[in-house]
Amino acid sequence: MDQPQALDALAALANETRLQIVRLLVGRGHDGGCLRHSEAEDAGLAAGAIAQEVSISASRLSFHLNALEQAGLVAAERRGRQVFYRLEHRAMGGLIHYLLNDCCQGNAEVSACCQQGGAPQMRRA
Amino acid sequence: MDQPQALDALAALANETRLQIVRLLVGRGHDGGCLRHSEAEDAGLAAGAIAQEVSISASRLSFHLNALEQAGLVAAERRGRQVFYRLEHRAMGGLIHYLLNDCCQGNAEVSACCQQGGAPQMRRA
DNA sequence: TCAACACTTCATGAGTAATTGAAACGATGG
DNA sequence: CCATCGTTTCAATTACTCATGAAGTGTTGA
Repeated sequence: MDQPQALDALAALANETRLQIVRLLVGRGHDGGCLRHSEAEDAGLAAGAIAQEVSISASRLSFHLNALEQAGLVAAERRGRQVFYRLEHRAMGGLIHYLLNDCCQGNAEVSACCQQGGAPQMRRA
Repeated sequence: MDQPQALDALAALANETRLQIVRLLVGRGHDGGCLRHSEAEDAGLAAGAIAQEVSISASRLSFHLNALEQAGLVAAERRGRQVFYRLEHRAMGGLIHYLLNDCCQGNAEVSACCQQGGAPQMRRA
């Protein structure tokens, strides 16, 4: 992952609705991995189902899904009259890898906090 | 780290200039760790020095540093007539931890890509 | 082919972020 | 105490993002 892609992904994730969508899609669909169990469970989630879960209008959802897709974080696939969205797990992992190894240059302190849950006494904004 | 904090941090990082500042500050100052070598090297970077490195005006830099500070990603300390900024390594680590474990619920696929560098054949935006 | 369905795109308006230059603030040295 | 340097704050402009509802696109079944 390069910097422009990472910036897109960060901007896409810096939004409550889109973060909620990512949460919904994690574990609800793989992109060709060997962990596939059943077609239905691995297909991702239809746009309508997502809209219901996050309680937003169809057009608003489409806007946010488009932002996530532009950033490469989700992929869309049409099945009949529905469009299924699934998380691009590799892109998420790639972003985290980028933050950790490119931006933070593999800094040991960051890695340690990343594994242990971050700052114990972090102040609120 | 909770969601509002993570959203602030993501928004702060979703900017080329601020990402560049983070890069500059990584490894240039610890916040009380045991890895301290010398005062001068661990003090962080003065605002003027950062402005020179990233080639932006003083006021613009102040704006961006403020955004990073609000997000808890950097900390400021005045020394004489200069203000030194250093990265909050724990906040960076905490953000990455949040992405990995809260958003992605510790998903194995994401973790694997995160350690190995992400998508091998990721398409460009 | 026509109506219904699922979703996307478009047009519009409101809110928020980024940039710029000027002015203000705080610390230092003469 | 005054001039100066380093940095921050302010005001104004521009650009972008978000939200809303209406219109449009593609798919299915009668």
